[in-house]
Amino acid sequence: MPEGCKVETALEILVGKWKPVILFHLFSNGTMRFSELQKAMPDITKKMLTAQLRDLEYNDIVHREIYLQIPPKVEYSITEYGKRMTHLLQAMNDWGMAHVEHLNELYGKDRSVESLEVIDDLVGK
Amino acid sequence: MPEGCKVETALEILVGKWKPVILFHLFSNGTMRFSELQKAMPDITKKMLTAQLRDLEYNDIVHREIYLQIPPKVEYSITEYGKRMTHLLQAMNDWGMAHVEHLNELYGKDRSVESLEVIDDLVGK
DNA sequence: CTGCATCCCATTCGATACTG
DNA sequence: CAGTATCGAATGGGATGCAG
Repeated sequence: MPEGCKVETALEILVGKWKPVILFHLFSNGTMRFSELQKAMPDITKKMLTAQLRDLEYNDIVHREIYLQIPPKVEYSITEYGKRMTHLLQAMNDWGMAHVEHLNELYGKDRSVESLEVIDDLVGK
Repeated sequence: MPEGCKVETALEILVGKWKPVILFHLFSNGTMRFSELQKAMPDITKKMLTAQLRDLEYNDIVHREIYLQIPPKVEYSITEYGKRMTHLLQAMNDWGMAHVEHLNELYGKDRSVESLEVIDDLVGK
C-alpha cells in the first residue's frame, strides 16, 4: 500500500447503488436517452437515476446533452475523460470475478451472490 | 467494459466507511492488535471496527489470530490472498489521486475534499 | 483487552404524485 | 419526455453499557 491512500476517492465515484450498472450500459451502448436508461434498468427510480447521473456528470465521467425541444430530449454518454477509467473498471471487474471464485472455493458454491441480482439480470443468466 | 460486470463485487469488499483505512494500516504495519488499530483510528467505534474486520475476515482479506489468554489478545494481519489485491488498491489509489487533480483543474482548488479528513489525518497533512 | 448488545439518529433510497 | 417534490421506510453508523 502506498502513501496518500486516495482509494476512497475512487470508491466515492463508483459507489452509489446504481453507478456501475449505469456506466456499464453507457459504455456498452455509447449514447443513451434518459428513457432508454430507464428501460435498461427497470428497477431504478427516476429520482435515483437522475441523482446518480448528476453525480457522474459532476465528476466528468458522464456527459449530458440537452436538446431544447418539445418533447424534451436528453442524451447521456461517457466523456473522453471517463473513457480513460476503463482500465480501472476492468481491473476491478477482473478482481471481482476472481474473488467470487475464491469465495466459492473457500465456502462452497451458491453463496455470497446476494445483492448482485441486478447485474445478473443484466447479463441475463 | 467487459461482460459480466462484477465491479460491484469489488466495491462491496472495499466499501464500509473504514475498510480502506483499516487495510492501509494493516498493510503498513503488518500485524496489529485490536487496541492498536483503535489507537491508529481514534474516531472509529469498537462496534464498527469489529464489524468491518469481520467482513474483511469473511472475505479472506484479513486474518484473525486469537490468543487464548487473560487478558485476551487478538492480532490482525493481511492474508496472503489479501496481499494479492495490492495492485488493485494501488490502481484505485492512483486513479483517485489523479481524479482529485482533474476535479481541481475543472472547478478550481479547495473543493471536493470533504469526507477525506480521516485519510488526511492519517497522512498527517 | 476484546467485542457483543442495545438504543438512537442521520442519511439513503423507494413510492408516488406533480410539472415544464 | 425528462425531470422535481414530498413523504415514509430501511439502512448504516455512532454512543453507551455489559460480558468473557
